[in-house]
Amino acid sequence: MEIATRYDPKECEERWYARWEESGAFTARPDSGKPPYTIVIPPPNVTGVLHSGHAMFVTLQDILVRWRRMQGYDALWLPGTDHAGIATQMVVSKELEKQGLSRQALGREKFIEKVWEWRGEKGGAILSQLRKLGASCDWTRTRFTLDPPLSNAVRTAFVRLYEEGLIYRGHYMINWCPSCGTALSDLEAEHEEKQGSLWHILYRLEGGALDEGLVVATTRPETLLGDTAVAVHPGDERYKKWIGKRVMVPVVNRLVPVVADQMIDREFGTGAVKITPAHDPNDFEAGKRHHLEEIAVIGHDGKMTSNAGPYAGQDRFAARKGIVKQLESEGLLVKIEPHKSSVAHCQRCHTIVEPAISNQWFLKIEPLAGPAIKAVESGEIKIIPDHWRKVYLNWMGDIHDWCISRQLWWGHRIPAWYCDSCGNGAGGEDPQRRMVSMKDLGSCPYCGGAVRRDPDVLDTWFSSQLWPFSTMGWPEKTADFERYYPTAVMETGYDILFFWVARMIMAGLKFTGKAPFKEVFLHGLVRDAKGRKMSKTLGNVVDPLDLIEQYGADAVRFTLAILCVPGTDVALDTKRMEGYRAFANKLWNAARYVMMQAGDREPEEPAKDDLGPWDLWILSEFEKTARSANEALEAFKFYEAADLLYHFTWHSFCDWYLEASKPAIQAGGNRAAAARWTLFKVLEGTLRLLHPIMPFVTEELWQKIAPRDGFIADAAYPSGKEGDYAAPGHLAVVMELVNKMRNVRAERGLSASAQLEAVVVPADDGLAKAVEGSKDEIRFLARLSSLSLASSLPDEQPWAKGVSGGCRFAMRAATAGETDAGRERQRLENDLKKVLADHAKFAAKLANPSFAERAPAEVVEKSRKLMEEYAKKAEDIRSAIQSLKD
RNA sequence: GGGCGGUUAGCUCAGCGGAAGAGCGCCUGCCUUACACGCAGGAUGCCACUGGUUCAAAUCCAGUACCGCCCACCA
Repeated sequence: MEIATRYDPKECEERWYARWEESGAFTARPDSGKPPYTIVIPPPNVTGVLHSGHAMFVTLQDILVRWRRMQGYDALWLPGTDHAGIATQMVVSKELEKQGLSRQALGREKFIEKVWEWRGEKGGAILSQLRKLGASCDWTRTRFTLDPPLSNAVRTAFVRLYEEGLIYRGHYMINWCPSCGTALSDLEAEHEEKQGSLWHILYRLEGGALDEGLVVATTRPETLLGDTAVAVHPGDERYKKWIGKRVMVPVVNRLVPVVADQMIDREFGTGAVKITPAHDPNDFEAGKRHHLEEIAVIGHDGKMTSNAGPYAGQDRFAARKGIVKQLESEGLLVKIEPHKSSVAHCQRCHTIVEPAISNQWFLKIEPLAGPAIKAVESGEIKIIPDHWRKVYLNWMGDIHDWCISRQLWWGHRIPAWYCDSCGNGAGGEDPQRRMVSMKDLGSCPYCGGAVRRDPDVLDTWFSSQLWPFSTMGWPEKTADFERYYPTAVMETGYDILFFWVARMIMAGLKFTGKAPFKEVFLHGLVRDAKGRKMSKTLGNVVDPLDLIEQYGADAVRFTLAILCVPGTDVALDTKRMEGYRAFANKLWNAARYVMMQAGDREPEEPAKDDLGPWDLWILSEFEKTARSANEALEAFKFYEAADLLYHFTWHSFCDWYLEASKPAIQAGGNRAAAARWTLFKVLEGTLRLLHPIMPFVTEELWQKIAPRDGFIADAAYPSGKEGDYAAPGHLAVVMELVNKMRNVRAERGLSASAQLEAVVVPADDGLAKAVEGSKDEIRFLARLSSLSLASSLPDEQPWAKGVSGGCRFAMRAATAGETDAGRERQRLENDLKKVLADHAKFAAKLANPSFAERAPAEVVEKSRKLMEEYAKKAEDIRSAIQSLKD
């Protein structure tokens, strides 16, 4: 059969994916009789386009799922998308603006219609992009967070939490994004350290002299318009006499009390702090303690309110400038100090977040956090790598209530109503009179009056936290829920540990009574080749689709897998990807060679006695590799599994075995038959071992090398546990001998085609047998025209001498040829030096009496052996040098 | 302020108590009939620093110095 010398990924990827999907190879089968293995996908945003983060999780999860499927599990990898409240609303709003439409002008209903339209058109894009990577998802079970059953789950969860008093509505200070026009959770407000200023401002004493007053320090002078007190520490001697007096807030000239409060840090600034209960979380609390008025001077649009006097209507930052200027001109600005402080920004639009007081819905976290902490502490849920466990516990131990309401239109609308006639409603005057309901309310159940539904929607993550079971049909006890929940593994990036993973654990325990997964594996973030974060401004963003186009999906996957070291971010280097594209090609060509030898079907199994030392060696190496690969995957060491398989395939199988098989095949007869079978057997097994990482090329080759009914995707994953083959003794020595002979050749600049004669002197009978048994292979691998065994090295020149573990040898060019005795001696002497140094190291170790006494016997034994080996080697080299002199 | 990491070959990183490793890059030869996306060979390291524990430390402990990340209501 003729096949190309190069592997062409494009040619086969789409073809195989379509066949897998059509045949239902990825569909979970509850009736299969196999044990279930479940992973739910971290649902990408419907607005999303594939980025390297997706490529990472798809690769890792697909490796796990394919591996388990091959191991005989009924594997379910459940895909889906997230409605992604703010993100989607922003994207669609922008699209509409391009068409000259505005969200406001459309109105809520029309706008939501548009979003659904938009998601109908583009929402599937991301899922087909996952297919390009080879994702073996069960597409028959695809879910969307706004599907009716999932929305029902959200509503059920909300109503239950509300009825238990864990969800409450209240008037508190929250993070407000003036640009998105909504409240945010603490996690969605990202803090950034920025160089700013600390303004020292004089607040004059009531009835005092012009320069008499308190100097306060602030980073936000524009908020002084809303000041309702100045606070000092009760123990601060400097200010004791001021407590209870009144000072004048500049610009608005309001008299406010000086209060004493423990929260004040005497060391910071001047030790006197202006209190703005409406615009600072600390001041908000202080305001409650001291019963201060809350005067909002910055509105939800980021502009100054009517309370801001002359600054009303100005942007908050323009107002800051204006106020500083005014203070300066009035002589109230004492000094400006440079000051670093962290400023919160909106995760979505990066606008500076404004602390604001507003009516919002909150989820009481503490009662949920307790069990979630316990689940991880007890090991019921294992977090890998381990250091994230500490991070998780640290965060959970100090978690605050979660603001779950958003002033958006796209999302799950909060199921709460208000009655204008009797004033009842959720969290209203009479807390007993609840108006949060599973069924939509048409009128007030208490007075029959007209009701309004709460306009807010829920934070996207509220539905995300239910994902592992809402996707299975919860709260209904569906067959899928019973069988596939809890899931096996939650695999995702560490950046959403708090956003998602922690909340899923809390919700899972709360609603299902079970941890939603047994293991959490957190992978690193994909960065550029230099380890920098990918960003549009840096221009270092790589598009996985481009990479697939350029290198093939298998190379992309292999690269991500081998770079995935737990606990480390991934520096994605396309240079490496080139290397793994070459690897796919290597595999391709190895298969080509095997097919050239074995035809296109499985050769007949030879009698065990016919297997030669090289056959046995590669077969045992294969089993060893299979065992290690399984162990590595078990421990989520993707890099180790990939690395192992790479080395086995390239170096053990291709570099050594494939070459060594050539003389055997040439010899014909039983030897050739054994080699042909071994070639086929090991290649076939290697394809299965590699399949989870490189699904496409392995399927293509697996189908090519022999007629097949099923897919490799359904074939058994080699466990290597059979232990049928043991590596023959002394083959390592033979390999070293070949290596040393090649050294001699390279040093002399002899071309590969220059045939050399060689004489080998093995140290003992065992070695002699081994060399004798691999004579053809040694001759071929070292390119010798003849090889003979002798009991001593030839004396006469121009033989080049060499030493390998256990064997001395001599070589010379069959056709005339000279040896450079000087160079050769140099080489031998260098070798000797190294060997002596190694010998000395172990000799010293063994000479230490406490070593023999305290070290475990096997370590001592090994050291002794090594020392003896070095001693012998040194002796061999010396004699070679000697013979050179003669 | 609290927490978590990192410092090993020119670069990106494995190894985490018993002979210093990989990939890429570099140097020397090779179109050897599977593959030049290839073959063979080679060079390269006070394993950040300082102490300690141990028969034995890149590996464990403590401290120091840089680098990075996360959390947090220091005005």
